[in-house]
Amino acid sequence: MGTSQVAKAASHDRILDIAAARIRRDGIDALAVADLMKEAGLTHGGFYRHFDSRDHLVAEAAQRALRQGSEPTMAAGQLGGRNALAALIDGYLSTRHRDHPESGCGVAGLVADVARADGSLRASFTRQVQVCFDVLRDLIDNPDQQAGQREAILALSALVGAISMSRAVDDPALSLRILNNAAAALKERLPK
Amino acid sequence: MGTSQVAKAASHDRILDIAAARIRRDGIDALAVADLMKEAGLTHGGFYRHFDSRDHLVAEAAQRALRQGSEPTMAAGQLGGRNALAALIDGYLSTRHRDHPESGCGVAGLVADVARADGSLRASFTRQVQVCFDVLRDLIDNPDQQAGQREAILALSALVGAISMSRAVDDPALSLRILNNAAAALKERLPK
DNA sequence: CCCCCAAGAGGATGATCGTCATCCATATCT
DNA sequence: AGATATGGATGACGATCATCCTCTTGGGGG
Repeated sequence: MGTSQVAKAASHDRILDIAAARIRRDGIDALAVADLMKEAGLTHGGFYRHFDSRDHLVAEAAQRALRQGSEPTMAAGQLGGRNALAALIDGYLSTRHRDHPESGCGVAGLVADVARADGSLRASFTRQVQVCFDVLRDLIDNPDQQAGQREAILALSALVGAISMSRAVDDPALSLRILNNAAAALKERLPK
Repeated sequence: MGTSQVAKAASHDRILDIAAARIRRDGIDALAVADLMKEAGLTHGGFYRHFDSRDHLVAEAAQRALRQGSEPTMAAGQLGGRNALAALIDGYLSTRHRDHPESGCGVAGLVADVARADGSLRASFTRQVQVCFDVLRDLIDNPDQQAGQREAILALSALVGAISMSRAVDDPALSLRILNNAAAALKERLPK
């Protein structure tokens, strides 16, 4: 097989992308090195040419998952305005997001695993949560600083809690009701 | 090392209690049979006298965790009234609850694992979520049925999301801010 | 009072997984 | 073109874990 530096960089990137998707969908513990490499079209042997250890990979993959998963949010933040916030809520609490955790919000997908982890993982996660709060506070745009922060924290909490429960629940109707009602309740307080 | 039926029932109960605590704290995957039995004062050998398989134990332990974790909520539901709801929110979003997931809300502790599971686990979880919604709706006591359900769903989503994030975040100050602001924002809308 | 059965002990087994040493093939440099 | 560095392949090793099996022991029914 080829050994050019561009090929290696491509492999490295492919491995990270797949890992970032899988830890969001199946959890960090479920990520097996051999499986990951197979999905990347490689065998398990070459893994340690790319990463010092599984833990190092997980740390990098989690960072990527958090960044990738926040892209739609950041885009909404760039736009600004009430419509942007409503669109953000609807997109976040959509069936498409619910059914595709592998490409979805990393905060929601990783929060449980991060709570049991330590080190750089927690640090990356914390930074991402802060960013989310800031974006939401800007979008909510409440003149009262304190109230704005309260609303931003409530909003992110509700978003994360609602999509998590909608993914766990067995009854499709209930799952939908969670998404739609949480979105409606959140948007209700916006016009203020 | 008696073998009386009462001794067996006591062992069975002890195993289940420990398992219910550990799956909330460390996640379902982290539960190792040998470890569990050792903490129960037994060896791994006798495990299969009590449960058909690890999966069967997990199903029972999750049910117990969900029931145990909802006891404070149910108690608040029995009381009723606005004060009960405020007390429920404050208790749920307290540092004590945050720091003791092993005895805390099973919905928050298991939601990520349940989303990746299937079968009876999901069913138990779904039933518990329904119960929580009903209790919250009664406590919120909004004459408008629709609005009451919206509020209940938003409240549980925010509770679960906030405590999950407060457990995952690295910065103690931010963790506290999440708990306090989410609680304040939720209570703010009550007097209505 | 004694025998039988089940609870529990503890070792064995097979599967999975992270990690590593070694070998091969190829791209790049001289 | 030949030498060399390195990405990737292969297989092995050690640890962990769920599950099964055998043996011991004590309790309860006859």
